[in-house]
Amino acid sequence: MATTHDRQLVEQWRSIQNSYFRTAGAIDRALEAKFDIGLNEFEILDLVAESEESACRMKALGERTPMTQSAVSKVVDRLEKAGLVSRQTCVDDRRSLFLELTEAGRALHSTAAVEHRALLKENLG
Amino acid sequence: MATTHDRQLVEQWRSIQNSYFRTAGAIDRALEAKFDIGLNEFEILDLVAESEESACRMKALGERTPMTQSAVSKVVDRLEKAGLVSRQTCVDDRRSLFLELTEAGRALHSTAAVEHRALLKENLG
DNA sequence: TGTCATTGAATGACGCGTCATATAGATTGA
DNA sequence: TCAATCTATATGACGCGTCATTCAATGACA
Repeated sequence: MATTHDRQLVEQWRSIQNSYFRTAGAIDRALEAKFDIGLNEFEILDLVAESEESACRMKALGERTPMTQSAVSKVVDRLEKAGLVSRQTCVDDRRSLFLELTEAGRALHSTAAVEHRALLKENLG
Repeated sequence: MATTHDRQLVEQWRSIQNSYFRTAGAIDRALEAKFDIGLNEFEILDLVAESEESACRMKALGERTPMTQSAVSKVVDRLEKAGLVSRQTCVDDRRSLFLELTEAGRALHSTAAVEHRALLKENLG
């Protein structure tokens, strides 16, 4: 039976979806237009920028994002191809990699982050 | 400069993302497993079920969902192929279509909706 | 009525995320 | 030390959503 509580749940969910898509879409389009980088790429860049100094990042990245391990790997591929990030082999465990921002990556991140925060502020209230 | 307000915004955004993906993922997997239908398919089905009686739906659907017009069209393709929905031509405006649940569609919707609401409740609190 | 712009929907090319797998390196324990 | 197992990442096939475009029907206006 369709209770009014059900209706409320559905409405709440739709409103979450709408604001999620509105916000993600706005940020994605803005970053794409101004920096030629997608939202997921920026978010990985952001995580890497945040964690300068801790090691063997690919693994850690996977734990800090809802993306799949394989998605992270492909995002990093693109970032690397764009020259924003570089994979460094990790001496203690040669299966692992850790990531570094290149100069270009650091530069792009710092200006893109301003835009990103501004759009979050605008969209999240 | 990275203010602490910025940090809060970013944290808030990540938490929204996480709960969005957690919830959407859980529902999607459950519907897929039990009813062989994805979340977007269910949501269109749900919208159609809701609006029995109003006409020329394709258009209206696009306004009630963050999906693209073309995404809606493809979701409806799949629903139609699965025999859950049928496209009816609209006499007043022959460019438009409106949608109807088939018997199978109505049946599936009513049991899947129970599951859907339960998962929303569980995930949204 | 004939043209031109607009609208509802479908389609194809394309990019991205996911799942299942592959590969190489690490770990355990006999 | 050698299997067996596990762990970190990469890769390929695949499905889906998006964008740009197309097509048909409509509307507007001379």
